[in-house]
Amino acid sequence: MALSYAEEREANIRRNRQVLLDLGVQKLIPVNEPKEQPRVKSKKRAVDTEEYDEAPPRKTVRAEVLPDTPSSDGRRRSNRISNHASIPDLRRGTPLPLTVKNVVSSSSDSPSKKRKHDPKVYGHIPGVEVGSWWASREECSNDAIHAPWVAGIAPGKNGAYSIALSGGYEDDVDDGYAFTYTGAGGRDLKGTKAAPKNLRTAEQSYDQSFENNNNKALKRSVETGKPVRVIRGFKLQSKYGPSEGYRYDGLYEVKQCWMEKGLGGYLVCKFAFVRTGGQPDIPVNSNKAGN
DNA sequence: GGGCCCGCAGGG
DNA sequence: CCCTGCGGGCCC
Repeated sequence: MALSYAEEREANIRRNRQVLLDLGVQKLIPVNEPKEQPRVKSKKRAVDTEEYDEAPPRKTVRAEVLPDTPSSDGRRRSNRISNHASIPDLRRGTPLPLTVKNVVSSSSDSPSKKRKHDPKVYGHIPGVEVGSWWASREECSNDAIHAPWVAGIAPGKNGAYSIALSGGYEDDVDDGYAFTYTGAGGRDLKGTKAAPKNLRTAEQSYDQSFENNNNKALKRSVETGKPVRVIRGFKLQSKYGPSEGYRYDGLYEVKQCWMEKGLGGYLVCKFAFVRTGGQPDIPVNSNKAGN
């Protein structure tokens, strides 16, 4: 007899969680997980500032005022240090000013060079702290954390530079310090001949493969051990998913890759990520739950 | 809510 | 050029 979608999903989740357990990372569960700073979701009533608990609204938490030059003593000034009184805990992200679009466009009007940093590097981006938060993928791309506006994987020759967790696959599991991730491809973005479309995402309609450049890059990450920047998005159904926007959760390593039958019945490429040590704990969103 | 464009970054 | 891709917004 055929399994229902829910049964199939539960089975996949169990299988994916077992992969994480087999990696032996369950011992790394953080003891004290900070709670996500509540961010009020009223976009219509943008009038008052009273919606913010204590901190003044800020855009992203990057050190955008910093020139690229390190200070003479070789250390980089962080805006946490330089602005200690007015900046909230950087690991928790900050509220979004509702005029954020305007802020962005007005802040850097040198169209020639949108980015201060190259996204095609492995590891952290200078000036971007773990826990930094953006309202959109576009802003995230501008800060070189994750370059693609849509794609979940930013591929490189020696592994992926970054990925986005946005809950695109309902059988992935997220334990914060470790998660499973589904590869790219297997989606028909052009529609049918009778009903042609021009989509950016779609349902699975054929098997994924490691021949796909994105999946190939993540497989390469397993081999090279290069760190991968990870952002979690608001669509992610996990207690580690932010309520809004996209949050930089730091560096992970891809420990394993394999193929399995995904929820649509098609083969998908899967990857097991484990967070590297010495990073701030990931905030927990008490309003969310998930796998 | 769903449907359907559409811009964009990046790879071939 | 072409194509892909866990966005975003608009319209209904």
